[in-house]
Parts: sequence; structure tokens; C-alpha cells
Amino acid sequence: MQNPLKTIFPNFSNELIATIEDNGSQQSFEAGTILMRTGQYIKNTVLILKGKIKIYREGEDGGEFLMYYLQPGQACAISMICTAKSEKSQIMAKVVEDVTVMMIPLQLMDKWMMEHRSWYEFVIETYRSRFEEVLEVVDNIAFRSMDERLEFYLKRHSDACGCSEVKLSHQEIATELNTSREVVSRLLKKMEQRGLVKLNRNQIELLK
Amino acid sequence: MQNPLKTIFPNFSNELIATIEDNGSQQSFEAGTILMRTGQYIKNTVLILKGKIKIYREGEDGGEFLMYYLQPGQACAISMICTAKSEKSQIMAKVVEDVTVMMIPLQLMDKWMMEHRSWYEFVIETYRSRFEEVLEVVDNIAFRSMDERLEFYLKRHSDACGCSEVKLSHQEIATELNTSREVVSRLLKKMEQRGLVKLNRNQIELLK
DNA sequence: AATCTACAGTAACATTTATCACAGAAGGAT
DNA sequence: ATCCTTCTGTGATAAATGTTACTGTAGATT
Repeated sequence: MQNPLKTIFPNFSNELIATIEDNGSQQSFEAGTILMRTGQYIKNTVLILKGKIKIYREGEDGGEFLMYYLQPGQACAISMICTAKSEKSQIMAKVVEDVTVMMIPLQLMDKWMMEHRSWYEFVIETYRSRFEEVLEVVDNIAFRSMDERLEFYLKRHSDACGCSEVKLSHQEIATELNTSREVVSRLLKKMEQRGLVKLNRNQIELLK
Repeated sequence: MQNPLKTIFPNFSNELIATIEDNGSQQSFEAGTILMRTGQYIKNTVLILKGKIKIYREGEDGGEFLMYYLQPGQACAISMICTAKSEKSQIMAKVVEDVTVMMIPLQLMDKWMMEHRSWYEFVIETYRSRFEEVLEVVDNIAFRSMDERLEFYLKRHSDACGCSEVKLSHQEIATELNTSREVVSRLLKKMEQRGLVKLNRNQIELLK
């Protein structure tokens, strides 16, 4: 059987893989676990091997405004960025599907950046793609109305899971878009009337 | 007289300064110039020596949603990020006060990252601070109402210029917050009644 | 089967924000 | 001074979104 790390991070060099295995610590967390809180100091960089982590911004009222999801083969850009100076986190990270991660002590970050080309490229690409994703989020809330944002949100979800069924309650969607359940219900009903989705309990099927 | 680059970028090593002078090209642009457009390929990293550049997201209706400003001693994070793979820009950059910049060919980015510790640290810090700034923007539009956003916007401006007078028309503010002038006028009037600002033509004085 | 609970639908109303319409004021140009 | 343009103030109204209150329903629990 091939090295699982190599399978998940195919671009990493063999030396880097070996170094990660020597220095990282593999850990698992159950869905619901909060891995990072706003204001907390960050001590590790996290590579996702399995499962799904939600990165969000917490509102005073308990809103969980979705920034993006982390999936296998990805890493937390925030933890990489803050790492250099052990800065405070500005976001929340919550496990949404049981995860296995590789924790890497932050002081190794800088070292590896110099020593491993494939690590350097991975970090830069992680920054870039997350920055872009966040810009897109800004676009949505700045320029789009709730119905468009909802459509975009559903598409993102179905893209992420690779299927056309989104298994979420209206309340969960409302929380992540920072609106109310009633609004989500109303808009989804309209979308159903337009033939865009089919609604079931705890499940929304995208038709187009 | 001390080297101007060293004055503006005090953390750069002397060797790095020399390298920048050898390889960069100093250029000036007038207020109003658009330095970068959404969808354009990026060919240079830009260091700001003088003046001010606005980084914003363009809406279909011509909105110019403010992300942040670039000032002397700073660099465009986007151009650094995209650089590695000559990616397309996702944002717009417009000169708001006549600038002098140092343009650095993107292929030097990676090289310098390895060779100059002070460049590496500068790049990482640039990413980090911009990411944070954008997260704060998200917070504002996701969780705050227009009156709070307006207050925050004015504070940001006065912080940036280091003075308590913000020299902008209501229309300009409205454009950057993606709302309408009337709304801005009304909210400012309320702020004036609460004793938070003093309003003049093309100028808002912050009192608290 | 009876009960309970989380989820979903919907009407009525409140609030916020956007749009339209217009009037007046400040400052520059002639 | 007169004209012009830009900026500002404000009412009236429309539209989007948030809130309250209540109903029904599916599935789980007993």
C-alpha cells in the first residue's frame, strides 16, 4: 500500500513526506469539536487527511458565518499565516465531519519553507486560493441579494461534496448565511416553484 | 541623505535594498490611474514608495467596494500571491493619490524568498495583515448594519491618514460601501445629531 | 397508537435599505 | 453678479429582509 500522506498530498516531495512523518503528530477529532477559537493563539499548522472542517467567523449573536471548508489535501491558511509570529486567530474552526489531521509545530513552518520547495509551493498556493475564496465571499455579501447568495451557497455545497443533494436543515443554512430560518424557507420555496430544487426534510436536491 | 528605500522599508536588509534597486523599475502614476483590473494577468509585484492606492472589488453596476488601501512601505498582497503562477487578478487597483512605486518582475519573487530573509518576512507579514483586514471587512458586511459600517469606515480613513478630517463626498463613501448617497447623507446627519461628527462640504470631521 | 421533538411553511407586521423626486447651498467659472 | 455644476438634505414610497406568531408534518420515542 502506498504511503497515505503521499496519496493525499501528491505534490509533496518524498523527503518532505518523511519529514512530516517524523515531526508531525496525527490526531483525530469528532464532528462538533472546535479546533480553533477567535482570539486563541495558534501553535500548530493543520493538514487535513480525512473529514471536513468549517472555517467561519462568529457573530455576537452566535451566527457562524461561513468562510470556507477545509478538506483532505488542504491546510488551514490562517494557521500558516499566523504561525510565523504565533499570532492570534481571527476565525473559528469547527469539525463538521470526523477528521484526521496532521499537526505540525509552527516553528517548523519557516524552516521547511526554505528547505522544501514543494512545501513552499503548497503554502503559497494555499494562501492564494483561500484569499480568492474570501474575496468571492465578500463579493457575494457586498453585491448580491439573499436569493442569489442562497443559490451560490447551495452550489458551493454540492460542488464540495460532489453530489446534488445538500443535507442541511433550513436553520443550519440560515446560520451560515447570517439570516433567519424563515427567510431561507421562503426563498427555497420560491426556488422550488422555479424548478431549481426539490425540497425534502433535511435535504435539498439541486435540479439544474 | 539616507537611501529613500531604506527609509520607507526599514526592515529590508541592505543587500535586499541593493537588489531591489538593481532589478526594480521606479515609476509614477497620477491619481485616477487604474493599475490593475479584474481578470488581468499580473506581471509585477508593486512596492509603494509614495501616495495611495485603493484596492477594491468592482460590482456590475460600477460599485467600487473598498477592500483596503495601500500606502508607502506596503505592497500589494494580491500581486505577490498571484505572482508564482502568473495568475489573474481578482481585484481592481486604482491610484487615489499620485503614487511612486517600485515594480518588481514577478519571477524574482520566488528567488528572493529563498535568498533574503527580510523579503520573506515582509511577504508573509503582508499576506497575514491583508487577510486579516479582509476578514474584518467580511465581519462588517455580514454582521453589522449600515450605520455601524459607516462609522467603521470613517475611523479607518482617519486612522489611515492620521488626521480627524475625512475629505470625501457622500457619493464617494456610498460607492465604497455599495449603498446610495441618500443613505449616507441621512446616516451622517444622524451621527452629527449624536455629536459624533461635524459635516462640511467634501469633508467630515470626526469628533470622538 | 400516543406522544414528543425537530423541521418546515406561511401570514402579518416591523425595520432597514433603496429609489425617486425635488430643493437648496457652496463654490467655481464667466 | 450671474450662471453652472456639484454636493447635500429630506420627504415619500417601494422593496428586501427580519421578526413574531402560529400551524402542520415527519420521524423518533415510549
